[in-house]
Amino acid sequence: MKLSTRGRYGLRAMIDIARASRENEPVSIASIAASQGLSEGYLEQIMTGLKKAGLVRSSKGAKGGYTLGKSPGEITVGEIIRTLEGDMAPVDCVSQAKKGICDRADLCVTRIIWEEVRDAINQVLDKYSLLDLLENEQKLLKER
Amino acid sequence: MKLSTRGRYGLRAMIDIARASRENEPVSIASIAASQGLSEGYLEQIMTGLKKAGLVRSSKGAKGGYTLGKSPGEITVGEIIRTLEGDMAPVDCVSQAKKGICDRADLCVTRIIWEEVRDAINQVLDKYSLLDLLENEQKLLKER
DNA sequence: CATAATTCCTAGTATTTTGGTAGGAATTGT
DNA sequence: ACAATTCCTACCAAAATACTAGGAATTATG
Repeated sequence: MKLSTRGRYGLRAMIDIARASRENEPVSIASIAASQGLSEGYLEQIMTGLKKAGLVRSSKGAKGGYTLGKSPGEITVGEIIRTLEGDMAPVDCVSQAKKGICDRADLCVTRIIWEEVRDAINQVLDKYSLLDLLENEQKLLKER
Repeated sequence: MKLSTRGRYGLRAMIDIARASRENEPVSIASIAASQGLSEGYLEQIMTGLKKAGLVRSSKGAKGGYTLGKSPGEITVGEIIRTLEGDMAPVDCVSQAKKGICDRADLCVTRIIWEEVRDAINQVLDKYSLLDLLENEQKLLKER
């Protein structure tokens, strides 16, 4: 039950972009990759996913890069993670994408547990927006 | 963020054993594998894990098999799943087993989220005992 | 006491998922 | 014109997962 690097890297990238969103300048893959120590090619694939979901906008060409698709306060960690990792269903039978797989769902006593787990995870993830994270970061910096 | 088959199969096996625990007769790997449609060899490995954790006891030889290590009411889904899947930390830096990996933990704003996720998952899993599941199963059967 | 049924143990292997590379086309600011 | 960028597709390596094989040790039972 580990998150994959897609989700982790993607979230970090989004935080980078959110941080830069004050100046409203696009952030390039190269700069994110450098600041986070990631491979550019791989990060590119992740950004493609985020773009399709509308969480970022992109501008091509020199001085191009990515900007947030909505304001930092409107983008939750949940949206980011679900975009990159799929809905957080611990088993397929409670995944929106793959339901109807189990033939004995009506007699299954574990199903309800997995639904609860899924919902509990999402509830935590949806509680935090990028803005929350930026504010928290400021706090941490001041406390040092 | 999917559970592996170890956790899923193991939980189902434990339910089988719990169901049989009324008669207090050991349940063989062969019979569990048959009833759940699993491979015997693989299930055996899973049972080894459960045994090491004390969740089941085993008796060798003819008429041997597995029995619960504690009463059904004392064994939670959480214990079973954590035994087979490790602590439910979505990232290594909040895993008891592998902490201290991250060098900038003190500045990390995502860490707190992963801790909350981990705790939320465990809270759900620990809420249910095998006894709860058996009782629920009875209810479902009667309602049909 | 022989035998069949079982757990126990170790090693190997196939399959799937994950994480990453490579290379080039299209676009755009300077 | 050209350098910096996103976009796109295909491929590839490593790791994790799910399973298989085979035999040793133990034990109830006829």
